Amino acid sequence: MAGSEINNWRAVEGEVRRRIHSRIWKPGELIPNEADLAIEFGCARATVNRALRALAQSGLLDRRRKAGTRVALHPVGKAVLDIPVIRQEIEEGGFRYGYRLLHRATEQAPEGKLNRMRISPPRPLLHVVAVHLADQTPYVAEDRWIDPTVVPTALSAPFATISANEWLLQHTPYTRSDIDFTAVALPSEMAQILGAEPQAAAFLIARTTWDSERAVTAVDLYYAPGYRMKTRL
Amino acid sequence: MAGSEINNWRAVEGEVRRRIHSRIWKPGELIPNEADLAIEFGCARATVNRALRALAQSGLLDRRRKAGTRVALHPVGKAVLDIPVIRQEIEEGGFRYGYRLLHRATEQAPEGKLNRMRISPPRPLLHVVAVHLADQTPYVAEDRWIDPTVVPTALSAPFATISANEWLLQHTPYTRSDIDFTAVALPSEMAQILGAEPQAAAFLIARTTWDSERAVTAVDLYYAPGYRMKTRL
DNA sequence: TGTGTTATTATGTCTGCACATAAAAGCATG
DNA sequence: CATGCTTTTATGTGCAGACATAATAACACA
Repeated sequence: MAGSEINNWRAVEGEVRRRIHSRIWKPGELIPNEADLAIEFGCARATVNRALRALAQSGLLDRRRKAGTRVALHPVGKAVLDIPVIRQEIEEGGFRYGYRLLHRATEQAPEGKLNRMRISPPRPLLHVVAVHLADQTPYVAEDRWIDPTVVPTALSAPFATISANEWLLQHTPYTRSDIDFTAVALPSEMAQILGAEPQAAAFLIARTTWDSERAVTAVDLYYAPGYRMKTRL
Repeated sequence: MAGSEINNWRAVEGEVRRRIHSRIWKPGELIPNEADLAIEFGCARATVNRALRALAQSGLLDRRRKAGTRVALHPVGKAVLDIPVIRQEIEEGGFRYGYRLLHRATEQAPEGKLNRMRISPPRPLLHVVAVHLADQTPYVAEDRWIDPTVVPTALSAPFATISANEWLLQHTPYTRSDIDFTAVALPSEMAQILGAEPQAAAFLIARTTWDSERAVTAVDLYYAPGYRMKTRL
């Protein structure tokens, strides 16, 4: 019995996982409270708490004060997803990363973008179009609008060699962002950049980045057809 | 000074966020160690630890033993993503959830699926095709293969009223799964189910679920064109 | 019977302390 | 000068005990 003691939170997590897995505790069912589990496992309540909290975060348990802890009804819930940081993604795939700036101008943004960035009296924005390459072949096309009133220094930034993405990461304060994942038919302009068929189904990540209440930038990332974003949970 | 004390981990988290945001601590830079921060904030080191751990998990900090804690170079990294649980997703959108079974038979699976499920001597699998409705309109088409040797009871389960998804959640042990997100041109069969144009760009979630080393089921979820999966970070 | 108040209870969090462990930096040795 | 051991240090984790908070359950009263 000595070797099988459960006195660290990972062991507790494992044991709880096992009981859920083996249906000793069934979905929707209430599990014993922290104090009892602590006694059973022979460890401190804080340790049990740590484990249960981790399990709740990964979506396997539902916890509510006073109501207790129960096995989640929908075990498939949350996943920690690595939002692709393009350069990394390409280099991790074993390819040489390349970047090419295709367009850069201050111009009137289409209404859709203005709405997305909640800019109400329309004003000209910095428009950057570029392509990221994996070993010379187009990987993702980037269509970005930047509000120069929020990031004035962007106007003097040369996006020729460094991607706007990386420049912004280094030169703007930390921000929140909204991300949408969709499938779209490739607009002909983007198709041309990617060397793909127009209207082909493309994976699109649309990200809008906020500094408090003001939109810093809105990007559309059109991935070359065939792209898959992978996770496990 | 009394009202602004930082004595709970959320306050610590907030303060650290603020300092990163306002570039007091710049990307890549080392921040003070836990003990010092604890003294500065007037709280226990465990409290600082809790906050920094949370920030590290959300990708804002990089921590390594002995090396210390530094502001992440690529603040845009990880997001906790809610993997859509279809029924919930529909009901949360304010629609009435509906489900219709379209096909259900034990048959030979195409090679692609067998590979995905790592089934080497081909054997017949249970094939279920269904559609999930939001207020009568097709929301997502489900194309699922189940290995009856792993879940024998599935053969006697009537998937007429309850979706295979929910049935499996309730009747299989807890499992891991691989999830891929892609854009595809709608196969004509799925297009018909969804009442959409064939070849239209559709968001596809492909999930393979494992019980240890054996594939329980492989699903393809074809979302009706226009679908957006949203997150923020 | 319905409703508002109170008690109970399970989780949430803080404190202060201790020891474990990984990794960097320094030191010694060949 | 390279290599391997030792020290130092920052994070990781453990414990016991206490109080906070939210939400259910029980109760009393109109």
